[in-house]
Amino acid sequence: MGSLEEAIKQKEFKDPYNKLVVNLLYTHSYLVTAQNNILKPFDLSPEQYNVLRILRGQNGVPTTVSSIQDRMLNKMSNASRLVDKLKAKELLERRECPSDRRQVDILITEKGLQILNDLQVHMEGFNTQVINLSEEEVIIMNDLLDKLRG
Amino acid sequence: MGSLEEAIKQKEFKDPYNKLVVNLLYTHSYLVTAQNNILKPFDLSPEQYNVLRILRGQNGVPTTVSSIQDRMLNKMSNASRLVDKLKAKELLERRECPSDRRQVDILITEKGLQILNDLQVHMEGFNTQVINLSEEEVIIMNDLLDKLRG
DNA sequence: CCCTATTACGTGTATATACAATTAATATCA
DNA sequence: TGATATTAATTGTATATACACGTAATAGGG
Repeated sequence: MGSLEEAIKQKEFKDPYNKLVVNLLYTHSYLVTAQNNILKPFDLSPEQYNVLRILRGQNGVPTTVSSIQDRMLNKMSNASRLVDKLKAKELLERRECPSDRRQVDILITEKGLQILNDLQVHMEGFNTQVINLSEEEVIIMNDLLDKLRG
Repeated sequence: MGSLEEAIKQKEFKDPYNKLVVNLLYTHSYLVTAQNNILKPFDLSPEQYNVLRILRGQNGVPTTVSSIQDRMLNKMSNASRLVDKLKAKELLERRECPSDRRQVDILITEKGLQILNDLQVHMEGFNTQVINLSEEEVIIMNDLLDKLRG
């Protein structure tokens, strides 16, 4: 499972750039699959988990749907529908914003904070387990990824 | 748009490992969005494009649905339904396999090869444009990604 | 040869992505 | 002020992911 070539049964790539695109797509799938395995018992998708963490980061200050959208990892996602799902599970509250009735104030509930808390034990070692790199290598990779996107 | 922190409005991360997970998820979204912009005029999704390239790599030798599945970047994808979509567009053919009637032989059509050929001009510069790194950095990153997955 | 296990493929359902369109509220400015 | 533009959020539709299940064909062992 180590090399990319083996994992997707491809003998060689046109050039290193081509391999890197494929490598990033494949590694993403590897990561999300691992994340899913942890989140599944909690009945959360990775994106729902992401939204909950954004809300927790507000420390009690309400935020809007569009603000959540801006902070999401996938800008093409749909915060409105994700908020709906999380509200159905009572992990967040929606309140009409008094100063601008187009907006909706979103707040994480106690139940939402609790589920994040329960997850923390499982997430604690996740990052270092799923990423088989030294801290130095991780820092190099972060810098390269930031540069990659220009 | 450079730094991850700015892109997702997050001040800091718990540790470099945590940042790397988020960085990979965010960079994936950046890549796929760029890929989509090229593929959209050709009415192909990134996964459909991936399946077509796998078929072209066969050089005329038929392959099966499960073999396509094995080579896909996302192992949890559904090759059966993707093959259906591509057949509807007449970009591939399905033939009952004579030696094993459970299997289906899949072959890319002339039309499928033509669409890949038309795409090549647009994909030519894509990799180097979307990846703002030197070739040395790209090679380092490929090695780190291969190591990351263990 | 038959029974059982396995394999290949397809289907069903829930969730999410991608993108266009709609609606309601607010902002802008002649 | 009143017409127009902009913004916030929702909705609709097509595609894809994640995973369970179903069916038909083949393999393998008694």
